[in-house]
Amino acid sequence: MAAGATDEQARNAIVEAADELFYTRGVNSVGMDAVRERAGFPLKRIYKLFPSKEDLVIAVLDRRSRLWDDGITRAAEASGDPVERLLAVFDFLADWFREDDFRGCAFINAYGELGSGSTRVAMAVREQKASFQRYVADLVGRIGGSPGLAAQLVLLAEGAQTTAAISGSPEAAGVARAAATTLIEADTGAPCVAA
Amino acid sequence: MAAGATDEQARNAIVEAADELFYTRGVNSVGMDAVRERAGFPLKRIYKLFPSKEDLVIAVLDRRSRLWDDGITRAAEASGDPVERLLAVFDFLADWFREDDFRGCAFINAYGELGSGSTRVAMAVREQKASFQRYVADLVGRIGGSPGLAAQLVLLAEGAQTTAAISGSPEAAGVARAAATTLIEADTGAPCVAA
DNA sequence: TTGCCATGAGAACGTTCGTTCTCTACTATA
DNA sequence: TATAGTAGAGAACGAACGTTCTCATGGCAA
Repeated sequence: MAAGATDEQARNAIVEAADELFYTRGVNSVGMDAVRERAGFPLKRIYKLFPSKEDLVIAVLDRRSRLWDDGITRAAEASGDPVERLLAVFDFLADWFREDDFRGCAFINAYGELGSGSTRVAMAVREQKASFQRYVADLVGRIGGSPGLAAQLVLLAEGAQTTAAISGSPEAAGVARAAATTLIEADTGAPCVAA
Repeated sequence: MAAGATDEQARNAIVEAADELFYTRGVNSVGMDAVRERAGFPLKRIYKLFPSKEDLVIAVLDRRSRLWDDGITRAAEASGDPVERLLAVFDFLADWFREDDFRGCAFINAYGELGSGSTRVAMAVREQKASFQRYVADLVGRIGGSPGLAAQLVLLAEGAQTTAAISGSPEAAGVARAAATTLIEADTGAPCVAA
């Protein structure tokens, strides 16, 4: 993998390796040497592509952002019904929570660990959360819901992530989905499709 | 403060100093020397009372747990109406979010940063969250709500904490309270008292 | 007073970290 | 073939960490 790899290949491999390590053990607990070992590229190459550890963290968060957007978009596209598309967010969470290495929202974790010391990390996390809020607000708008409903659904999704992480159980996704159904019905006045 | 203080006084001062530092900058970013400087006790004294940094972190979390329980109980006692007592959780959050140094839930932050490397920290965080769930479930039981409602309200509270921390705005508390009102009405069938 | 244990202030230890440097090997152009 | 530039492997650096040790000071029992 290491020898003869293009810069783009090396970039991807390094970011993916760092992501796995950072997400599993926390950023501060992972040395650059561990990243080097897992990625299979020498430190020199890593530092040429990412001048500092902070740059690598930002790249990891950017990758997570894209994966999140892709995953949630794909889950939404599975259904044609607008309300189901909105609720698909919680089905996506349910699948995620069941993964063996699920350890909560990487952005929330990064913010708690590094947000106070790194403006760039704080901004990246804020932007990801704002992007998710815009996504939900858009879906809510399509079903004629109020802006307040979108904010409420976002809280449920965020709470489900931390609760699932700490409790170690995926059931928070179902709880959030049920609450979302109630809130949507109350806001739009129309009963949701029977599951 | 340092000279001639009893062990209990020293304990409290050290835990309080560590709490402020850990909460503001993250645990790993704060050296024991910073705790010593802020608390005003020599390292020797600190290490006699807390044999390791992990012990100090646990003590900080225990203190936070007590403060949380006290604060939320006091907020609930301000009203006699059972539903208002339940909603008081979100008023308590609103006050907290408006504090200058609010930086999210210390337990969630600690779990993200240390949970994977310290079983004791992970257990302390889990216990605090379980305790909060029992508290909410108890209040929900008093108004004749279903157990599922309690779980839903907890998600709102958790989501509000992370959202308020990351967005830097306290408005998540109001959003969560509004959602909670809707969920309570839907679950119990009785309209909440007009605010 | 004399000896003794606890205390305070801070130096010191060993480790780990992020980052840089050294040295060898190779590839590619003339 | 000769040579310049780059890549790889890993040592090395300075700083910071958690933790322990040194040593001077001071109260207290005999």
